Amino acid sequence: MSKNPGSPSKPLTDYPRPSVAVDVAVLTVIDETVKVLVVDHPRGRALPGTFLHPGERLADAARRALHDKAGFDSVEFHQMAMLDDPERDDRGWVLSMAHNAVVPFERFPTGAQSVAVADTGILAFDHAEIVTLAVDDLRRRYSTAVDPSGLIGDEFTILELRRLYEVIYGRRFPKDTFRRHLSHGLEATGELSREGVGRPAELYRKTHTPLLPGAAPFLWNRSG
Amino acid sequence: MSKNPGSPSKPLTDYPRPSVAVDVAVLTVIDETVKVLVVDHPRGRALPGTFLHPGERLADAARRALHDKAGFDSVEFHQMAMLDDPERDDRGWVLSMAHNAVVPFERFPTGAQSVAVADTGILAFDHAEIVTLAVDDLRRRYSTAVDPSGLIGDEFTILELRRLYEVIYGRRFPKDTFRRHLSHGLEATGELSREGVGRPAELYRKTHTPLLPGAAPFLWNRSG
DNA sequence: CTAATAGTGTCTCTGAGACACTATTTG
DNA sequence: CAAATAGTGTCTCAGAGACACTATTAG
Repeated sequence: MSKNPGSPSKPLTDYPRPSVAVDVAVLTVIDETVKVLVVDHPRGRALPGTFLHPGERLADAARRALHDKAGFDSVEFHQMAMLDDPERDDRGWVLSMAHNAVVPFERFPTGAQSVAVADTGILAFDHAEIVTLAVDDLRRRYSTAVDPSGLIGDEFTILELRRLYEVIYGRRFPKDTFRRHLSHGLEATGELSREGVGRPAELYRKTHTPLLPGAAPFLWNRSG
Repeated sequence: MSKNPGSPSKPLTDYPRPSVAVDVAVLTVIDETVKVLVVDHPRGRALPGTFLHPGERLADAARRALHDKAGFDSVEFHQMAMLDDPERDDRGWVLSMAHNAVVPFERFPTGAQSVAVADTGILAFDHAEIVTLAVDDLRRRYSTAVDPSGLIGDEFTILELRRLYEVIYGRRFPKDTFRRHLSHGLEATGELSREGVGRPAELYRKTHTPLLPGAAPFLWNRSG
């Protein structure tokens, strides 16, 4: 069922077709919490979503939903899963592709609403499930690279990076092991952070060395 | 865009809707090679696929495609990705959900055709891409559990299991390390294999202890 | 006995975790 | 100086890889 390499066009079978929608879980980290963008919806707060327009790609529909419903641009999406329960929408037969995006809070539009991912029970529809998928995806991606979605700024201290990881994984990491492991993907800028009391921390930048898959088993293991 | 919890049904927007299809990469291992089931198609050999019928779930459509085009039942599917290039099918606007299944060769219907995953250049459409996704998924799943898709029989020697992993990952594993690691997920039956020359090998069964994610980093690493 | 394959003992190396130590700042 | 935070030296433990050794069969 597919691509274009010249050959006679046969008509498509004429079954009724589903509506296809996209829903987007936009995650961020703020106030030591992983949060997800929500919008108002007649049935309560919900993830932004929209129907796919003719000829549009799913990622473009996700982009449009975010632009129209939350005033939000320049976001990268990942597909997660197609929600395909025929009864999931009482307006008819609607499939929805669940997408995931991760954006630093500073780029959230002013006035955007968000809820902690621990509190997604309040979301309408099956959107709590989408958020769970998004958080799993976030953790998986952050275990194979240093901050791949750019939640932290260009230059940061290792403490700031560790706090970010602690929020994402919901557990503490030992400072010495964390430093020694993640510094494989970092380079020192030579500058020092001029904040707070105590010895100033060095600032680091991410290098573009991705960690090997499985190279960070300590992110998965027991303690904290 | 979603579920059912009582509230007035509003009409769906009346955009044109895409056709939705499924394509299935059924992988197996035979002759020391990972192969994928293919079917004849007017444009050359292709993965089995079909259009989604009204009210049907995607996994059911995948099951139906496999039944109708390859005489094949009782297969478990995973969603991989939605192929959504509007130009990917010259018959019209067709989205296709790429699915993945893994089945021991003994369960392939007689006469089923398959090609080595290294040779998917010969497949029609964008199906080589789907096979690549399927192989990646296979490897990821086999690194976190012992033969989760049951490619090997109930009882097997560690050599047989190692050969299976060597085919899947396309590299050799050291016999001692392989045994010591994977035996965490195995139990001895007490019986011995009565095949071949040399000391008979013990037979093992899988236990249902899943390995931790990241618990098999050696599957990802360098050597052979 | 030899050939062949199964399985283990053990050494080295690497990385995680723990803990204490040193280093550099502010007040 | 003390307090506070940054960063390191080093020990222990566990697992991977390498290698050689022992174990059990067929002939």
